[in-house]
Amino acid sequence: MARTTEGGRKADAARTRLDILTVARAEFTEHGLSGARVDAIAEKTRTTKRMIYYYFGSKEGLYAAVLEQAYAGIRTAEATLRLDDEEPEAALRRMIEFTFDYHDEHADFVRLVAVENIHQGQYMAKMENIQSVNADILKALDGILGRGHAAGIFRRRTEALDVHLMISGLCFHRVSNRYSFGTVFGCDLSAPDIRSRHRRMVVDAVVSYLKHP
Amino acid sequence: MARTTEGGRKADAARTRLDILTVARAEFTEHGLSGARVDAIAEKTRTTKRMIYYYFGSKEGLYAAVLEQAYAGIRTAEATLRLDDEEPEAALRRMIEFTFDYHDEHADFVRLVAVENIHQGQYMAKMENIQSVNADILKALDGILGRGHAAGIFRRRTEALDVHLMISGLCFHRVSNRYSFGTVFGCDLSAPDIRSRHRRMVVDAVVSYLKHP
DNA sequence: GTCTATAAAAGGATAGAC
DNA sequence: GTCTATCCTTTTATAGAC
Repeated sequence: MARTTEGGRKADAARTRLDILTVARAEFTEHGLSGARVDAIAEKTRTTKRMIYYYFGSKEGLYAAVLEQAYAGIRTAEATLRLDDEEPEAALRRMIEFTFDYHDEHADFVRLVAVENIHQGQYMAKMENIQSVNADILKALDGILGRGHAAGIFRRRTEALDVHLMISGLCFHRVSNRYSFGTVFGCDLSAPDIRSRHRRMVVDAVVSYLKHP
Repeated sequence: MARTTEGGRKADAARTRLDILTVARAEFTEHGLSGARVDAIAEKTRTTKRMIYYYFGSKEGLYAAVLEQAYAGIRTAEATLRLDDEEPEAALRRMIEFTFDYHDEHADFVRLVAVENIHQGQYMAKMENIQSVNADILKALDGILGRGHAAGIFRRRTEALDVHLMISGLCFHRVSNRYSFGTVFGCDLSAPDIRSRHRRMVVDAVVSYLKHP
């Protein structure tokens, strides 16, 4: 049988690993690092707890792998954006819309990053290549801002880092703080009409800031 | 001795309660709800673990009390703002600066709210008066926006809720995501020069948005 | 590579004296 | 109201067979 071949075993191993990662991601997303239970994760996989330790060494090792996978996901998505040959304002708007949509559609990524910040970012600090994760999007943003400023469209001179923080803050917060905001103000930020209203607002806010010093 | 009087005992009880709350707040802030240890909290107080259960019933009860205290803190601070008789733009700027400063100076509050959102806001959902916490600041903001729009200064028509989300997002995120942002971009968002640059940016961004539709 | 059973320790909660 | 000592469940992690 295929299972007894070298390739078959490797394929199974990869599938098992991915199965564990997927289940673990949901668990860490929902309960945080300390709140997540290895037993609960094991029960929801096709395999057993022993395998989690076999592949990832520890609960923390598993968490680190989940976090790395999540960052790889957004990096891959960002790589599909091609903004170089577009007009500066249109390119910027499209980038902001992309960031908004990605956070909106990947609440689990947002929650994982929130969890990691509760733990002082100590696990991502050990990740290799982490610096390069958002380096591309920052470079792209810097290009857009430079072209826009040269063309006289963006009259305000800014650091790409600052604008990125601004975009990120506006897109991240409405997802990460969905519950507290919803409770305090009695509204659902994920409702379609509010969502699209805020999408427009975020884009317009950044553009207004750059155009009108 | 004073300790044996009714008043003395009550004063001690209040002090003990507050001591526990203060220590617990630091612990929950640093490790989250699940990550915090009741033993660790007890060790850092003047009193013992037994007293924590005596006063707060459970770890979750203690956490809820800490959360409530934190929200009471920001409500109290916001109440000191008197913005009614100022010009709309000046009033708005002062409100944003206040929000920025409060988040900047109370990172523990920010982290607690982040923790609470990891837990789907289930503890604040049970808090009474939570709806009224930010009702005042929203009402004040609504007044400023209305006056500004009437005076033709804020040409964009907006919901106070949306503007509040915007301000909150910009002020909250740079504190809550300090670690991940710092690691990915190799910078310290709490450094004084970056801090004051961002303070100006946040204020200008909101004002630009409202003035230039 | 995968399973069952279990060790080892941590951590939430309480009993009962004073 | 406060202290010491302790229970008992939960949870991380591993041993050892196949």
